[in-house]
Amino acid sequence: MFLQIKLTIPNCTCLKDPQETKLGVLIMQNSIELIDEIGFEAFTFKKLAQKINSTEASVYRYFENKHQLLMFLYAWYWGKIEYQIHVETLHIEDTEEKLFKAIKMLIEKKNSNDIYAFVDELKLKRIIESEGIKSILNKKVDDVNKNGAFDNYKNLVAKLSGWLQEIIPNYAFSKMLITTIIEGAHIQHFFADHLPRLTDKQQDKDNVESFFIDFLKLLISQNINYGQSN
Amino acid sequence: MFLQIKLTIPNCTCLKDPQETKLGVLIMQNSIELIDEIGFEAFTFKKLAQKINSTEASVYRYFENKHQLLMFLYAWYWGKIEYQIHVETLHIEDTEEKLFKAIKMLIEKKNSNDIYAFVDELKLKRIIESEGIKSILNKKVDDVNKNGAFDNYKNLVAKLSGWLQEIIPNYAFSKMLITTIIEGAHIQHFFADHLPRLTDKQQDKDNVESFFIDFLKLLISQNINYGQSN
DNA sequence: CATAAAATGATAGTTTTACTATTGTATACA
DNA sequence: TGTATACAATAGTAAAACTATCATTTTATG
Repeated sequence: MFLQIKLTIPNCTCLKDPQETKLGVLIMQNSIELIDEIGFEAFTFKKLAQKINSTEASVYRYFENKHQLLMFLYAWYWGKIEYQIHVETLHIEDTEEKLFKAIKMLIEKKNSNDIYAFVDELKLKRIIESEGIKSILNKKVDDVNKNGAFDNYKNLVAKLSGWLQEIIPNYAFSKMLITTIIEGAHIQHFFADHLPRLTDKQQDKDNVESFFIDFLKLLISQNINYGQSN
Repeated sequence: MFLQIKLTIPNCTCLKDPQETKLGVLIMQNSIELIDEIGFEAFTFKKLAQKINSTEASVYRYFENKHQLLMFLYAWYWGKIEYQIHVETLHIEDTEEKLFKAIKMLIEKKNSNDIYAFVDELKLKRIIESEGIKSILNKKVDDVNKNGAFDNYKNLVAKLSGWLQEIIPNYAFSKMLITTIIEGAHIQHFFADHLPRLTDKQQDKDNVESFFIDFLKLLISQNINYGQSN
């Protein structure tokens, strides 16, 4: 209706797909704006409804509560970035090169090739970095997980760890490595902005990318050498 | 009063130090119990007060709100584990050995040498793993950080990254590596328990420790070799 | 042991959040 | 033209997140 490409979203992350309607798209756009501005804790459906000249009751037709909305944005983000990675690595032959391209896209703050201009991608990425993990870290995780809430994220991790397996077939921790890089990059970006003494921030440079790329290169070179010497 | 050793806690993480009084200790013990049981979102001062046969108003004399209580537990945990690491590495000469000992203590689920039996250390560790990061990831982080709320965590990171600097003097990312291991271990443990497809869980084995220890060993060997060959 | 100070309990109240229910109106679509 | 769907408007409830006051108990101290 409003999007070039509509993403598949686990249906337990919403009561009604907001991508389908005008109000739904307004909810998506403005919840991203508002959560980025005031933070998830201070965010309420009442404030959101006021922002878009609608009512609480209308928002509740799309989402059971704000936590479900966050899970939706989370799933939507991972669906989107997986698609972007798919497109931007299609032409690459070498698996290692594919993997590095994908990792860089995940770490960099702004994706260059944004196909979903109807939401502010920079703000969404900032939300995923600082609020995203809250959609997982709670007591209801097992219930929603059963219903597939995190499938988009899992698919991406499966794809990238599959590539890593191709590069280092005998490596036992490929999923841990991928999730450590993804989650680590989020936390390190947050630390760099707010708690620089917990990180190695340098001016005018995104150390986070250098750190994780170096990390991955070291691992690959070591394991390939190891494989050769056996 | 009740503790063998009283920990220094940033005073912005409480209104009155709960370590000093009987009720305060009850609040510490039972908030850990209750948060572990029902999760931080469902946790309220009313429920806590009922559990200890006290009143909401009394709890509010120690903490402004539940978020401040979480920050207190966070600071207390890092103070405690830094002390434990201090004690258990005192007798070790070799810096590399010290570092590995510390990392293992941070990653393992239950610390063997528990000097603070008055709180359930296993439950506290589980809270730090699954709720701890929420004390950082919010819009008030800059304010409380100015007042030293996270100093205990920072001190620990400074200590370990200092050791790493001794081992690999020219390594540029020592703090990032330490925080990546600490935060990574928390998330990986949570994933192993709830979202195993995001990790490389194996039965009857804590892969998380193997993963990070292997990685650290690789990094050190690589950099030492590199230093030698130059 | 007496007494002041501190800590806690008991009670009551306010504001905000997090919802639910109902009814009327506009829009789409068939 | 009728019918379903979507949304707005309004109202209401229960719980959460506090704040205030005053009585009572505990503790420190001289």
